[in-house]
Amino acid sequence: MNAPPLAQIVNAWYRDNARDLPWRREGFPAWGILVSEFMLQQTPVIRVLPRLDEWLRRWPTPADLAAAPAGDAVRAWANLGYPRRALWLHAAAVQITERHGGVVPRSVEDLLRLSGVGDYTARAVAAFAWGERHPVVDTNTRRVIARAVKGQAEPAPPSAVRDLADMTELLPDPDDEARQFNAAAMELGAMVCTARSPLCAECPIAAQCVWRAAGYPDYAGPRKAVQKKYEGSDRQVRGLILAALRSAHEPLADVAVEPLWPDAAQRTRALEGLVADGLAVRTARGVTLP
DNA sequence: CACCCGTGGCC
DNA sequence: TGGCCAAGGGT
Repeated sequence: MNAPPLAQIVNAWYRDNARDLPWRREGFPAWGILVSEFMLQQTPVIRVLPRLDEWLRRWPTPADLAAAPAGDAVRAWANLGYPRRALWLHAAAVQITERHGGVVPRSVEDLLRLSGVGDYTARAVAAFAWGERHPVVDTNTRRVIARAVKGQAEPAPPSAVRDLADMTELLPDPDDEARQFNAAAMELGAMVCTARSPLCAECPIAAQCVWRAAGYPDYAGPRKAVQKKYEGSDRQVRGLILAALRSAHEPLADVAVEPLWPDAAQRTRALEGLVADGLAVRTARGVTLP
């Protein structure tokens, strides 16, 4: 007797084990899905939850956010990290208001034209907010496919074409099952088939897992680029300056920026970078959020 | 394509 | 302690 297809097993597991996350609840608005996807780009779920709730209370529609200064978005972003995402989300809200009558677009094509929306986010919104049939592939899904299907400890570096083709092959025929599998594969990767210490004893597809069957061979493909040290980096200095700007309620004079970092050249470089990115603005009285 | 972009928690 | 990781995207 053949085992059920992978997707069917994972979906059954998902129905019993999925976390109750706000963006999975019935009736959660497309705008809320979009905001959550922005916030979840490289930021853990647990840190997103409170910020998402605040954000949607304050700006319940794209038009509400579009009407606010971009700096308000950057301040509300708080410590989620990568504050350019706040700027992009604000820009996307303006674009949605101007180009789409205030309604989050439904097609991947239109979604991809929004600031800060790439291959993952466009498909996630189309699939999860609008129920469109698309492969949705994030880092969790790529890891699950690498292990369970390809027998590799880690996925190769992301490749949109290959990743989407891999996932398309796994999607079950019924649209609702396909949609659920997109979420279920991500959930499995996030909760069971984790990067560091996968919980194979709890995995619903352990029996089908090619990596497990092969004896958990080490990853042999190209290594991930080593990320540069954060301590002492420009990113750290930008973060310090931006934190000061977020908490300040009037423009920051140069003398207020100086104590944030000892190296003047690096301080200047970081500040110029923030200005160039639109995260900071120079005024006669000092530097502020946009 | 390589590199850049925050922040915090974990082992 | 420090490297790694987290629902990526832009340039």
